[in-house]
Amino acid sequence: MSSPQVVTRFAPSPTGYLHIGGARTALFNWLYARANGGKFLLRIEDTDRARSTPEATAALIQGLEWLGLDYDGEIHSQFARADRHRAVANDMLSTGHAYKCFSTSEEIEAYRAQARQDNNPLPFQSPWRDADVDTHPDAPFVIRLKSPREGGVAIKDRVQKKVSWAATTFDDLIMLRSDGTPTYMLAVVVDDHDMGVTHIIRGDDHLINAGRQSLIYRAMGWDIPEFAHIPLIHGEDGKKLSKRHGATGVHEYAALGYMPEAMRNYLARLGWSHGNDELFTTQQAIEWFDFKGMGKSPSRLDFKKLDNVSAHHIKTVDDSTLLRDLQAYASEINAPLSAQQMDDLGRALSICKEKSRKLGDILDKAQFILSGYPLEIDEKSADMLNSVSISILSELTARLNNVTWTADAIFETAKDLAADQGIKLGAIGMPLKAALSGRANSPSGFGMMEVLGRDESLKRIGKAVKSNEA
RNA sequence: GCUCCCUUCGUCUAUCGGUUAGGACGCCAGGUUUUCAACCUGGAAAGAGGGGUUCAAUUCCCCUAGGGAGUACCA
Repeated sequence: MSSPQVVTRFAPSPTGYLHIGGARTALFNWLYARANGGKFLLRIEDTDRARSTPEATAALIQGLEWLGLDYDGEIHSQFARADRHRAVANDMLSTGHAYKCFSTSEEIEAYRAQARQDNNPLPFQSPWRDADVDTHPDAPFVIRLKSPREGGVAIKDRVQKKVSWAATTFDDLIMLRSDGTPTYMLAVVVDDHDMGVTHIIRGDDHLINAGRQSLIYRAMGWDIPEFAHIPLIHGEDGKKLSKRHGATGVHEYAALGYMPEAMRNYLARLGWSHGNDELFTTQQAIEWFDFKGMGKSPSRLDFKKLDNVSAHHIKTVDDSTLLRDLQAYASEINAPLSAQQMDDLGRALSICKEKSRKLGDILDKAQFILSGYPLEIDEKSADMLNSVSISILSELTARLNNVTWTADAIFETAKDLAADQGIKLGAIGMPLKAALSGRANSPSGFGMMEVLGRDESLKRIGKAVKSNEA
């Protein structure tokens, strides 16, 4: 027998940017779908009209795009499906699985206040649950699900295993509000069912919702999908991730200079593992992903580790991808690169990506070729260019006359010079870097010379020599 | 308060009852280097506590403590 095609979905509500936790949830859904040749759907949970905005929807889509998580098919709007949700609620009304409740918010609040006082753990019990329709007043009502009042409710979860609650834990959840709009609880179930979602992978803050929602599935006689509730991400102090922990939105990570590839690696490894593998490609993540490797406890964000993962991907990713990411990053931080600069960057890439952790580090190192001439000499570099080092540079220049212009050859020349004069190589390398880039943070001087070419290199060294003599 | 979930080095984690409890990041020391956030070598660093079950528990069960989540006509 052939098992049905895997369908996962990411269903954020458009009330802000794409949160890093949401991004990870999306990543796992995406990974699972891609691993099983299934579909990864995107649904916007925009039933809360007051809080949903088109800007937020755009930000969500942008965030996913940046992370490289492509969804299949159209974007589904939950709000647009309200008629269908209403129809399902009315269906349940007619089959006796739901009922009209005329209790007002005040009455419900009064019940809850009393229950608190009496230490009564029972949720609101509507007096209308078994009322005769003839007694129904002509007043606003909500439609509630007739939840079981005895026994237990259990769900199977691929991560949390079997979880159960006493039936009395659940109230008769509202499916249709008094203004006739469907609630989230109803809408997710109907949408997930209609969209053919087979695996619901989401944050474990929804765990109890799975119990509630299973009641609706059962009332409708629908198959209950596989659940996988994954633990949430916390800040470095173990508390719920919030603004004070620093970056919480994926766009902030983009602005910080992390590559999507690195983020996917780091996020996947957070709370999930494949043996001792730490550094892997997205392709490997797809091949390895399973629910077995999923932990059950919340994990904390660790920027030091992220940096390390980032450095690794900068080192290993192919140049065309790196260049593309660099270009996107430069635009992100409002310093877009011109075609000429992209070209220069491409030539300098191999020497600039060394020892770089983030995209910004690469751009920093590339300033020697990106920011043009004349150079701005920083303090450290100015100190480096004293009369002693200047004379060394003059000597080096003289020896370079008949040398093939490659980093290696120049390096050899410098080594010979150092040996002849009995000085350390650093005594040449450091002032060389200063003269060529004007900055302390630059690539190897010999590498820069190769990239810059003979004329430009000699011009810069000459300028440094001259200004020191003056 | 009530319900559910969780608990291995500082952090992310491996371990399918028997291990000198492994790896990675970070940290410390030394080395190396155009003296760097690179690289190399070495080091410190963990089973929350208490009961069981078992020949044997980090691993299974219970209790306690701590942490998290939920408790809306939000999603």
